[in-house]
Amino acid sequence: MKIATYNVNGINGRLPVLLRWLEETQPDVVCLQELKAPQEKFPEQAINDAGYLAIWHGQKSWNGVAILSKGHEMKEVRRELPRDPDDAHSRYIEAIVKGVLIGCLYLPNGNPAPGPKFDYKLAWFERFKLHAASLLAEKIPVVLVGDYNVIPTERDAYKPERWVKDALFRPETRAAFEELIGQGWTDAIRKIYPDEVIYTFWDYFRDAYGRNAGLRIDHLLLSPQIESRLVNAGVDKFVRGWEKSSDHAPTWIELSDAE
DNA sequence: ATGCCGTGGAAACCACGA
Repeated sequence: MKIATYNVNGINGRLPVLLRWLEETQPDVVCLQELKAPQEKFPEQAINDAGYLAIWHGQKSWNGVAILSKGHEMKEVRRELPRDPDDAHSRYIEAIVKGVLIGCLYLPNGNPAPGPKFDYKLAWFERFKLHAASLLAEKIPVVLVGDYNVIPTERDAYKPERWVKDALFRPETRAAFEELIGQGWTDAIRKIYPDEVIYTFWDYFRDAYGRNAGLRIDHLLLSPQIESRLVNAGVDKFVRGWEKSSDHAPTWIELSDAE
């Protein structure tokens, strides 16, 4: 089973690129972030015509997350994180597909930092860690995938020294990610490629993609009950070079079938 | 160190992203 995450930066503006990538790579499950579309403007028919079922939690202008499934039945579990009913951002949706619980997240950017946006990022991160811990306690196969807006280590940025005061790389952000991993999660890309420079995002300007001046901020975390099924992982970097591309590239894992 | 680009929505500019 191939599971991918893709920050599309506008589902409707990105639809031709998304459909082409689905057609060419045929992932089984896709987690999308930054739909930038209200609930009723999600292009469900085009997604269905491409062979995918979809559940989504839209929001006007910003945020928005979705899970697509190629044929496999999908059972939605929740469409927001617990513990803050006043949080109006659409940043989390969760479903079970083929016995795997899939959490699709769009963690807040947090800039400028310090400030209220950074406070919101850290508060959201704390809620996410609590939820992640409760999922681990269930001892079931879980993958938590999406745009974490976290540069985990210096290796994950083209010029890490330029990011030390940024919300994606500040000590508080990296510490929160390390604490999350410390619960028992496996960073799938780093499991397959322990030492390589791998990016999932390249800025639109200054030819960042052409210079490979990127960041690794989209992550796929595996619970212990599914970690042994990881057979491959990668980034579909070529998609970033297409016309009208998102600034992120699709990032994916391949899991063997359950025994 | 930076929003130089790109998207969406409102309004012919602005907020936001990383």
